[in-house]
Amino acid sequence: MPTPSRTSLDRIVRAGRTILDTEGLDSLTMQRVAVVVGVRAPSLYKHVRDRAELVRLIAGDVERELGAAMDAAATTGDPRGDLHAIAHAFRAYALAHPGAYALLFARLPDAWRLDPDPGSRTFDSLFRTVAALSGPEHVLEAARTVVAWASGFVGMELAGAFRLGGDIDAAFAYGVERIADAIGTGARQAAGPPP
Amino acid sequence: MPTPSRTSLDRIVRAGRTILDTEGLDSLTMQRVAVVVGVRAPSLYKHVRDRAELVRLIAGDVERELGAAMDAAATTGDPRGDLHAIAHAFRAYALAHPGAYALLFARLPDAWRLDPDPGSRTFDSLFRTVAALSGPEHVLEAARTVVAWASGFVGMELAGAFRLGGDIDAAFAYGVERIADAIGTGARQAAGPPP
DNA sequence: ACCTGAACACCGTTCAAGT
DNA sequence: ACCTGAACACCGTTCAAGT
Repeated sequence: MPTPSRTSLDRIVRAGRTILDTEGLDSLTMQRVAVVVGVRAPSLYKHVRDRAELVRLIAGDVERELGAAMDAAATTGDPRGDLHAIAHAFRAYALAHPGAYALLFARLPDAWRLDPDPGSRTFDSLFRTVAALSGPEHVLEAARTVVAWASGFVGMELAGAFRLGGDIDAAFAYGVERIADAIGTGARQAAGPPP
Repeated sequence: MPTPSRTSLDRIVRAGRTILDTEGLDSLTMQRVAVVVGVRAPSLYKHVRDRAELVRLIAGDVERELGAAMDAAATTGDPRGDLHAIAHAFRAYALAHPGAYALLFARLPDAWRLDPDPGSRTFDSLFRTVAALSGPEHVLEAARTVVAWASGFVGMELAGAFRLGGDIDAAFAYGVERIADAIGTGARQAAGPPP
């Protein structure tokens, strides 16, 4: 007689996510997940191909969460205000869920990487906001400049790389303003005729 | 009779660095290092406290190398040209030595982190160049904006996070120009009286 | 159909024993 | 003083055997 499942993919992914958030990626082992869901490690392989697939499933959830947090922030009605709000939401998410955040922006083994999803809407509100500031021509470059700066800032903050002290919150606020100026300026220069 | 050392700290660090560059951090194990230097893994503990210390020693070398590469690039005589050259040298180093680069800018276990070194001159030429563009008042914030952007850009590139295609070299060049505008603009605004 | 213990090939690290 | 094999506590993963 077939035995009913004692666990499920959903419970496994949620258990993994909890361990990731509380103890970090190194502690997210098959054995720890197995203990949480109440089976032995080998049983997990009936639900998930291997550890890399589990990490990818969790990363997908994280990507949707981060996207929703940024969407929810972009409500000031003013592009510059929205950019500030989105950047702030991005940083707040990363600081609140550093382990989860690392799944999206840290360099991980190729097998752990999220499959490129052309339908991903993660950065939609950011793209719209950037387009309003930069004009349509250089949206992609401008958006990449914003995301590169924000992810670099947060990455250094999480890595403890700001070793010269100073006010980190103020440095972030300074950065948003300068970046907002920059992508606006860049668009105006690019749109005009060459001198 | 005391046995003379069959290996040395220097050879161990160099072996570790070679493995890191060719196969990545995950392959930098005590056992692999031991094979390269020609002893058994337990013998390494006579020269190095643990794996974390070995990683920190390698990270120190890497930091000096990266600093030297940026110093060597800052020779155009023009601050804006120097900024471009330093940013390019930073990216080139990271792409050529992704494993080594990750030791400085990836989120790693605390024990692997380089001790803060107040005497570190790694970013000296960048600071001088940024100061020439931003004025003295906001050098720290401006330099952090540059490093955050550059490390974020390179981190996303190495992580395969630029999933929308496009010309990555062009996006980097676009970014340097916008950032150079940004920190100059910011300094002028900050220096003037409030409106 | 699912779960299990046992096994295999790895880790980092400690330690008593050899030279 | 240095190096060694053996041991311990972990990994991920496979697989035959149980229900």
